[in-house]
Amino acid sequence: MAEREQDTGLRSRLVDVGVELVDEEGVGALSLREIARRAGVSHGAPRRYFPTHLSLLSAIARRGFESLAAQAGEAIAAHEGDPRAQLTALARSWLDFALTNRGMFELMFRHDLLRSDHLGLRETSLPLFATLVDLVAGVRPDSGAEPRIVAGALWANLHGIAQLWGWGSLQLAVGGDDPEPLLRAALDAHLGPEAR
Amino acid sequence: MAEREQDTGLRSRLVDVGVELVDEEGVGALSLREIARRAGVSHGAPRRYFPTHLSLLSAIARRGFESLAAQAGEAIAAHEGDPRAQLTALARSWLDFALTNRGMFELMFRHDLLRSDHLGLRETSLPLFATLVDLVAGVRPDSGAEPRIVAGALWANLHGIAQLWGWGSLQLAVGGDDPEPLLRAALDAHLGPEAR
DNA sequence: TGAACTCGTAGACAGTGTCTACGCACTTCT
DNA sequence: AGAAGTGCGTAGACACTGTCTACGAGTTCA
Repeated sequence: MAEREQDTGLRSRLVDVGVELVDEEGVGALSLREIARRAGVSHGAPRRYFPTHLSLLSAIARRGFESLAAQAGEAIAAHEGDPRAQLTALARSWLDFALTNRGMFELMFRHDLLRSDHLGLRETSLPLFATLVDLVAGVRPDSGAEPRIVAGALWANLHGIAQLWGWGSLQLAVGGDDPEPLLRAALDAHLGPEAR
Repeated sequence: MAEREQDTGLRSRLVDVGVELVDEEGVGALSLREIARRAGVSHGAPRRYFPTHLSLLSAIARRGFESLAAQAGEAIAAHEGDPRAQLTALARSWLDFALTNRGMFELMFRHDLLRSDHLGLRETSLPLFATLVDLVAGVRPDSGAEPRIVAGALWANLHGIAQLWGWGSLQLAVGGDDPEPLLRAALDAHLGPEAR
């Protein structure tokens, strides 16, 4: 035994299992006991590392925020020097993440299931918003509107599109099966029509 | 007995209790047994009217959509003839509803807790969106953008602001304790700056 | 009067999160 | 080397959940 690929202890294995499980079976399947079962331990074992169910779920959600931040970071880096393209890429990456990892995305914003004071939750999401503000400020240096406000509204718009589209509410109302037009509409609305 | 103000049967009493409960104690308190307890019946009684927990929650959420639709309807009626003002009033009313009835608003969009085929859920929300599309079309009759797209993006924006603000995520990032600037930013962005 | 039906009761069942007592295996002293 | 301590997982209990079933009191109908 001990021949596992990465036996860095039960703690991270529990989180691994949760990350797998949430996209396979949805948030509802993330019971403490099911996670323990899949990790091959008894239902009391997780308690050694996570005092409560919420803290385990928070650790799982943290992985999601890390993935999202990484993915968004790549998207931004790929368009260095062009804030508008960076914002577009960031937005697309966000929406893509939400639609690809549905279970995880739902968990990440089910704040009744998360401990907001959990290490890394705010730490991972706040920098993301900070870069959003910077990018917005870079795109509209002249406009009188406060970048924080514009960025906040844009963020909310992205989040809303991701959420509503994920539920199927928007495609029923808007028609079609591609959220891209919505995305472009949101970007154009908040940042002004695409230059050129 | 039978001297209640409106003893229209257990069915509606259960929904009444749920409506009270969800804003008092939150979505998490809406257990079947707790609702039955507060209604003064045994835990098996609701089953006579609601075959499953989800169907009871859906009936409760339906009340929320009805309230929201009514509230939005009043807001629109108050500005007859001025689509831009109507849209502003509709948006404000939506956000106001979300922040005043937090528990209910959360329930209404916790689609994992609702049966989307439940009578009245789509029936109550789709017309709301239809009026939104009409109003948007009225405000931007010239623009090349499809009203449905603009309306969808605006809807998502409203929803995102309501949700994120309700969690406290946005005020931390944007600063201040008034969501009004965000609302105005969203409206101006999607509908163009206020006329005049 | 008697049968049928409506509608709520009460118990069982499997599942959940949390808490506690226990024990195995390993380290770490002396 | 032997003993004490400790890290870590097991296992059972508890109260709670949603669902299912059998039952019965009260009313209505024939």
